[in-house]
Amino acid sequence: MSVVTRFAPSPTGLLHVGGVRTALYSWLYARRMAGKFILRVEDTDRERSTDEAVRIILEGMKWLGLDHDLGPYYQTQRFDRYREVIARMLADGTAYRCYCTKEELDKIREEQTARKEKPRYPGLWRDRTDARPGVQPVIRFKNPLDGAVVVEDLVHGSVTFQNTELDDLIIARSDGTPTYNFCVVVDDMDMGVTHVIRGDDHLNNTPRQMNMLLALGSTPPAYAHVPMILGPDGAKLSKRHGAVSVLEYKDEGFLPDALLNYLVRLGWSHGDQEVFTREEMIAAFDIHDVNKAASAFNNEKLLWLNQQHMVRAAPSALVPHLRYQLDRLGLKCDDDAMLEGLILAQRERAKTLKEMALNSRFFFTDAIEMDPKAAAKHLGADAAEGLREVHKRLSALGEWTAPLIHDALNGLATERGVGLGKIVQPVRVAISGGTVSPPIDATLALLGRERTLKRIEAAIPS
RNA sequence: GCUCCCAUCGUCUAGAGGCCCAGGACAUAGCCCUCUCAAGGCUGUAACACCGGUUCGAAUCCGGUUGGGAGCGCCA
Repeated sequence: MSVVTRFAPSPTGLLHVGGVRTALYSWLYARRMAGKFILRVEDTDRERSTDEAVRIILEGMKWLGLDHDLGPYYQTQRFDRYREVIARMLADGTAYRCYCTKEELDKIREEQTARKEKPRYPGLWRDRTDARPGVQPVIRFKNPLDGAVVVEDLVHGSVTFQNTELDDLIIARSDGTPTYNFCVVVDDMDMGVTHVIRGDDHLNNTPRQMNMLLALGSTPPAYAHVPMILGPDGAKLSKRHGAVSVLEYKDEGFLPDALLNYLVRLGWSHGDQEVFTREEMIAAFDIHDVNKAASAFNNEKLLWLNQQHMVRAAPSALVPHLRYQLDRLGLKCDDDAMLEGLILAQRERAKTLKEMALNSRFFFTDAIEMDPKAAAKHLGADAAEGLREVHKRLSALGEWTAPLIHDALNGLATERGVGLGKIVQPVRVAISGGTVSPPIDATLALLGRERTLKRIEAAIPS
């Protein structure tokens, strides 16, 4: 049987890294097994679901390149089907109407809590067939009263739940709308999902869902409950940990492949390999190898991986990403070859494309910001003569290439018996405004003859 | 409170009874390289939560303790 997995987010908030990782695992497993990957939006809670959240999910998945084969499906568009299944369950006695009011249920819960019991619905209407005028009933699933459910979880192993611990959950609200646990069951059944890969906060829901599947005459899928991702401090991931939405990673200058690589290694490993291309991930991934323990998100390692991916990628592949960051800084560059050269020169000294763009501003604007400290140190009166000589020699260059520039500067340093730094630092400050840049020959070659000479001239102290 | 889950360096992990006085990676410290900053190379610091048991032998198996987490909604 061919594998079918799904990612089923609810559009009530942002697409955060925890969600992305379960999506990634589902996607990888489907790709690895040459199966299908479904995207399904669980929007039955109309109060909290928003179109904006749906948009963010779709855009995030697209940016990450986690493409789906089927969907996106929307649960709100399947209400007829849910109603049909509920009618069937009512007819065959696997579900029943419960006329308890919210107030009554609250009271029961309160009493149970006071008695230090687990709050559970006691099955008051389970065997009744009468109605209660003036109360719109909810529909509850008739959970088995005894026996046990064993979840054969792909990451946790077998987990046993006693049916006595489970109560009759609501599958349709009094307004007739179906609830989450029920919709999931119907959808996974209808869509032929073979492997449910989701956060382990759902492990406790699984026995109920299996019972419903069984009651519907279906065979439960395989389950894999993957651990949560915690914030860097080990606490539950939240807004105060910084970037929570995947699209923020885009804006911060991360490569989608780097984020995915980081996330896949959180809870899974393949020997000592740290850096994976998308293809390598697909080839090596197996849901059975996923760890059981939660893991903390570590931004430093993500940064390191991002740089690894920048260094390993073809420069041309990074051009659109760099251009996106330059755009955000209001800088324009149509010259792809120039950008590729810049990427080659800068990729070892930036962890993100945003940082690369920031470090490269002086290539795109003549309004460079002069760092006063750098100027004071390297552009003092005693630098004038050296800069004039550099200007003269560079002007004389027949061709404007990095090797020739290097030879010219190196020759000058040798003649004068000084270190190359002595010659280079004033030039660096003159053309960039600061003391940090890629090697001076590459920098000047990229900057161009005209701009270089103009900036040196402008920087010569009088 | 009840049920379920989890537990190796600061962090991510390797480890499926002897190969482990515990390996790799990030971070961190030092050195090397060097026109700046990086990148890179080398070296170092650093962990099996605790207590019992099984065994000739346990990070690995079992039990308990402690600590963390999840669920217990007419939320998903």
